[in-house]
Amino acid sequence: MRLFRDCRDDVFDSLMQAAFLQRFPRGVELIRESEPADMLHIIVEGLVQMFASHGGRETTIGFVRPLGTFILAAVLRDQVYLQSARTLERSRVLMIPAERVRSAMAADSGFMSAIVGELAMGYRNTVKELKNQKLRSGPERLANWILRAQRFQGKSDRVAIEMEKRVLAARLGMTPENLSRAFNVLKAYGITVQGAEIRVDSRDRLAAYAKINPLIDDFTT
Amino acid sequence: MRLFRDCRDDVFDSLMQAAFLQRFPRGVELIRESEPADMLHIIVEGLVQMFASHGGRETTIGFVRPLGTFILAAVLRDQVYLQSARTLERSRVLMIPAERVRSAMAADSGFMSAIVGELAMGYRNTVKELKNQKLRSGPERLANWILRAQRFQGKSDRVAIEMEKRVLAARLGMTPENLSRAFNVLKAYGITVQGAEIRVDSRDRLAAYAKINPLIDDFTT
DNA sequence: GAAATGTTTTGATGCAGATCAAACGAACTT
DNA sequence: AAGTTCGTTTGATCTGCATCAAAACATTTC
Repeated sequence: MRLFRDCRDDVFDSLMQAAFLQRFPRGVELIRESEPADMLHIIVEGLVQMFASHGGRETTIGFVRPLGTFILAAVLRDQVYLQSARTLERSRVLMIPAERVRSAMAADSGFMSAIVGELAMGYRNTVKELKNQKLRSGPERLANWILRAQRFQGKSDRVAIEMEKRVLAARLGMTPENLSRAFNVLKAYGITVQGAEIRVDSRDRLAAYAKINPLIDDFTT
Repeated sequence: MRLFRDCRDDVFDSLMQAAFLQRFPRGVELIRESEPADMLHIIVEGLVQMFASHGGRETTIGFVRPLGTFILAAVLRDQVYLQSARTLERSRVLMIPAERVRSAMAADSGFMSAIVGELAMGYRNTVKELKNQKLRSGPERLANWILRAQRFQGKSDRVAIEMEKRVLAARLGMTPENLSRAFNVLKAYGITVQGAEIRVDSRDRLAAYAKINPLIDDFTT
């Protein structure tokens, strides 16, 4: 994976020696906000939801899929987590003790350089997500999600929803009820849903409504 | 400043040689989203607003005051800015060519280490701001802002609003109209406003309403 | 295959905050 | 000092989204 590509062999070995790979069923809380960041987690398989709570409310901050990591910033600062994480599917997770990550970074500037890249990218993705949330309506976010999923899955006019709709709703920052209504709004732009399958009649019509913006939608840049 | 504290002397000199310090009046756009990140900006004096636009709407992402920087992540990734910046006061800004920052980082691991710290901190602050926005109501955000300002300014029961209320409204993610109404809500908790001065009758009563949360409110950790 | 459990959809209602409009107030101009 | 400009406050209304409730579907369990 990218984070370790420029890692010196001995440093990599030291990290892996202290690391352990564990399987978790669906619905397990892997980390909890306010706890000290003792491990860097790397998702090898599955899907993890990052979220935060306050005063009885909860908000989804993002999702991590292979080979993403969490929470690098907390590990590097040797601070508490600001977010919690739970598995949404059966997952395999590689865990590296935080102290090892910090000493590996101090010992290997190739690794540190990769960390800078990973941090900067994660930071930028968070800013994009913030813009997505604050500058778009619910149906607009859904339209952009469909377009992205379509691009990702291939050019067919059928798009599969590869997660429960309640999870998709959380990802898009809305309730399941409003996701359902958002699909109804998009009917007017040639979208029909049948169970877990979306049909896109006209990509252009949907794209016009969605107002695609690379400064929000292009990930990993 | 912290970012350069562990910087090697020759690397620091090289950075400063290429840098230039410039004054700007209030209301100047320093950078614009979608443009290539050609400079790292360091605010030496004044106040800068970070914001983003899309489809005729605009949202404030944060503020930078001395000695804060922007936008490190874009400079390091050699990508376009995702945010725009404008001065809210007369400001002095130190600008360093992006290429120099990247090569300084490659040459000096002390500097790279400081960059990691700065990036991680900025990232965490953004997550905190996101939680502040999504998990609290407008009046709650205002209450927490008052408590923070009070702690920062000293323990008097008077708190000065050191910016226009329209700016404060943007910082709190609301319209000026709603800021005014939020102050009215807080009357019930012992808050009175007179022009740019806030009086806090009972810190405890306000704090109970505000539901202070270190995972949202403690900055720089 | 019937029951039980969980998910999605639909409908009705409520609320926080945005928007629009106008009044008010403070600071600056001449 | 009167007038202009700009920021703030107040009131009325609108809107998007959440919430609550219940029906419609799907999936799992026995």
